[in-house]
Amino acid sequence: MTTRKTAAAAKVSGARRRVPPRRRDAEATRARILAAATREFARHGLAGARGDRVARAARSSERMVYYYFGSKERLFRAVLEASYVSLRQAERSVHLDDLEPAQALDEFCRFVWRYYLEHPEFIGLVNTENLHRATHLRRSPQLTELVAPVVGLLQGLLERGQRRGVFRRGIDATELYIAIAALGYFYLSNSATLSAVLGRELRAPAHLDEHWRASAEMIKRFVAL
Amino acid sequence: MTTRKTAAAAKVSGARRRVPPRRRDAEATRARILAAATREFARHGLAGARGDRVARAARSSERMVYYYFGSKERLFRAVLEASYVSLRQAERSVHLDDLEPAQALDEFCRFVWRYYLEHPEFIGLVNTENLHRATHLRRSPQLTELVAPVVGLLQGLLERGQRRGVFRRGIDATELYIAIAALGYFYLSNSATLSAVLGRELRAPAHLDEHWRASAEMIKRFVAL
Amino acid sequence: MTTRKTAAAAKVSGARRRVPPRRRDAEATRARILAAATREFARHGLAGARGDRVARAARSSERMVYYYFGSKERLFRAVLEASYVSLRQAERSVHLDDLEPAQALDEFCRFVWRYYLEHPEFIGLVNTENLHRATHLRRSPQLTELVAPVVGLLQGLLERGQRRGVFRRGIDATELYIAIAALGYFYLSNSATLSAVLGRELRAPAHLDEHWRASAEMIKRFVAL
Amino acid sequence: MTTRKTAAAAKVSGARRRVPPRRRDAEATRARILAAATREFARHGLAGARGDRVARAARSSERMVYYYFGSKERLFRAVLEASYVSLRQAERSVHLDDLEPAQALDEFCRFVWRYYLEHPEFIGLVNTENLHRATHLRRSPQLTELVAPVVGLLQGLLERGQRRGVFRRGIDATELYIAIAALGYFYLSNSATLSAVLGRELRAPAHLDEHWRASAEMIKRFVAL
DNA sequence: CATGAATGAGGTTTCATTCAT
DNA sequence: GATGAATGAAACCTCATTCAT
Repeated sequence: MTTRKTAAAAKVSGARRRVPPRRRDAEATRARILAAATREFARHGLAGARGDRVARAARSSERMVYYYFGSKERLFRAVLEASYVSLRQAERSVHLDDLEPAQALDEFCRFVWRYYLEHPEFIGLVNTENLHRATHLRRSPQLTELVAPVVGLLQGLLERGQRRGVFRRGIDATELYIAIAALGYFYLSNSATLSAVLGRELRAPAHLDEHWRASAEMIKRFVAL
Repeated sequence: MTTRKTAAAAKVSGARRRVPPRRRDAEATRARILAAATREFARHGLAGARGDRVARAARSSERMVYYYFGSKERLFRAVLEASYVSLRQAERSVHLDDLEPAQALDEFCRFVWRYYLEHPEFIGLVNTENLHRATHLRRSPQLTELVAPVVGLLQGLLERGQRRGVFRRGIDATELYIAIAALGYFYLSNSATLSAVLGRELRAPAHLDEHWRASAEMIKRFVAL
Repeated sequence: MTTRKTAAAAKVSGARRRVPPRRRDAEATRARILAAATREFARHGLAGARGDRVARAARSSERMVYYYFGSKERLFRAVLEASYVSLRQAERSVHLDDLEPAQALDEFCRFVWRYYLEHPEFIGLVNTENLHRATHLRRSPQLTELVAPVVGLLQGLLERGQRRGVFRRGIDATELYIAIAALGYFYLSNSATLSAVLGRELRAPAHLDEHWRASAEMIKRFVAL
Repeated sequence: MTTRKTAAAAKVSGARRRVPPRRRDAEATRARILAAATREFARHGLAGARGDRVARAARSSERMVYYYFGSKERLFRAVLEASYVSLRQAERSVHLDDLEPAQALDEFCRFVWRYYLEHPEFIGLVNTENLHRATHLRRSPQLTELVAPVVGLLQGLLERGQRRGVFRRGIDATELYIAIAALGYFYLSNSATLSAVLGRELRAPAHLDEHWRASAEMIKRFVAL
């Protein structure tokens, strides 16, 4: 199990000329570690994540992980923060103002679904953070940056649709957001157990597509008059 | 060293017979361990679960855990199986045949929501099992017992509603089941991170209730003509 | 590899006065662990060996044993390999070409006997490895290095003697080697039980000497015309 | 169990002796355990032997092992004693007096070789006991029964041969016995490591036979004039 | 800045054995 | 007499982390 066996062997290859401390390298190393840790935490959770796997995947050393991030938990927090920041960035790129309300909502649903589909590590990390009752998220000094401004977007969209008479009134934007997220997130997060228990391969393209259509239909009907 | 300090308690109270952990009751010991392990795995995941905590919570010893379950992983599998069996048992108690289709569907949604609400450990276990890509579930010899027969129930319900002209056609029962599950499960499973990020205390009774109503409405509209 | 003659070598190199285990000398630490493990496995076998005893004897920690060797079994393999390598090295120091065939053979027998006598740990390790049906030896990537080239030496010796008309023909070099080894190895390996059962203290110098003489005589007569 | 009735009946009927139900069963169980333990200790050594494997192989329970033998060490002693007793019994069946001295010696060698060949467990047990420096053998109250009377046999044979002028004088019977044993025992005990290291499959019938012939020849030449 | 060496603490698991009926 | 339940102690091994250059 231990890779450390090679510890002594490394000495042999001693030439390894004095690495010039190029700051680029430092940034790059840090980034590689963060990326590797993201995958590791997403795949194995916080307790199941292994420092040596992170180090190996980052083509660095365990020592460097501590050098840059201090502790496992701080590394996890960094990973989590970076993941939420990425999500917020992606959300910022969604522009719904130019579209018809109904179409804009459909677009938004599509964006959420796509994001989850293309970022399985996000789902893994968020599940892990929920296992820990969001302690890392709440302790994060960056918390405000991680807060979803997207509900405001939806709120605006709802109002626009209501004014135009295409959406009904009395819909809570937060609830709408949760519903959109739930339909996509749950399907993908739980695809393994659901596939086993429902006897249907949920990850098969056809079923992914079917689910997307059903979800979009559900949201559309939810806001309809 | 006996973990059972009840001996002392008995002395103090002068009681003739000691009651709770009957020293030689295999079934009871096993059950206590399983119950304790269920909570431990649900709270901390597979990797994060600790054998000594399970032992203490079960008023038994770590040794006994291995006596009855052999390994941490086998214990987890036993816990998972028992949890799914419990769910199936609960599902069997739901009788929808005597109700109007619309009301029956509402009843079913309520059952699912209640089950998740009252069995947070089930959500924790299922999330953990998904982290492990359902390996334990798939390896379980009892797998067939764990399979959801509930989709069949929904299928019947849908057909009944369609015949009566209260449900629209073209709805996939599996998709309907997933949607119902998703709306409840995601809300509760992710309440910690969502609360932090949306700035709303999702576990507050008022919001729980609001979510239930919104979910029921969504399902109702989904099947409506 | 310096494991060979550890005890002797340490003595010779002059009272190594209170070596404060140099805190950061990887090679030295590794070597101390290997030496300690050699004694431990030789004395107690693989299953009977204890990690903490190895650590203590090596003035190191159990943790370090795993740091350098990964597992008990890998440690055993390292020990076994080092022991065979030491034997091969010693064999390489035997030069028989300058001697008369009969005398050379006698010299070789003496070497073998002496080696077993002075390396009781080798006998212990080899017995343990035989208990395990040579699984570690066969799995060793170094296996070829461990293979005895000594049979070739004997083969040459036999041919030389035959040409000179002092050894008879039809003697298999491998069988000759086994016989020489058997007479020494068995006596020393089994001295404890044999002493108990034959009522003779086989380890007494007089008897050791007597056995050496009888063995040499037997080999001499075996190859004689 | 109906056997219990017999016990009760016996008591009632005046109970001459404490007759355990059917002595056969108790005896048989004990014997099965002893046989299973013999294999287990021979295969895995004392430290490596596992109580549950013994129990399973004996189609009994671990509890019964303790019931009959008290402890692992006592079980080992019982196994060792029984094995030596068996050897002595076998030795008693060898009759050499009617044969020519040279032929008798050959016969004896054959017996020893055969015994080792057909009783691999004996070799395993004796090696284990040597690892433990014969502590169990020496502590055995039966020790005298285990002592080899076979040296006396050889001594007589040597004298007979010497009187007839077919064996040389000055041969120590104990040394002769050890040599005979060594040649067979070592070959079989070390066949695994030797095969790996010599590159010859020592257990192949042809090589077994070759070894037997070489050994017999060696002994014959050793005693020859 | 970077890294090989080191480690305390604690994790899971196994072992031989005893308890209590 | 026989057996299922139970267990203390310690085994092997891993983990996250720090030391010392």
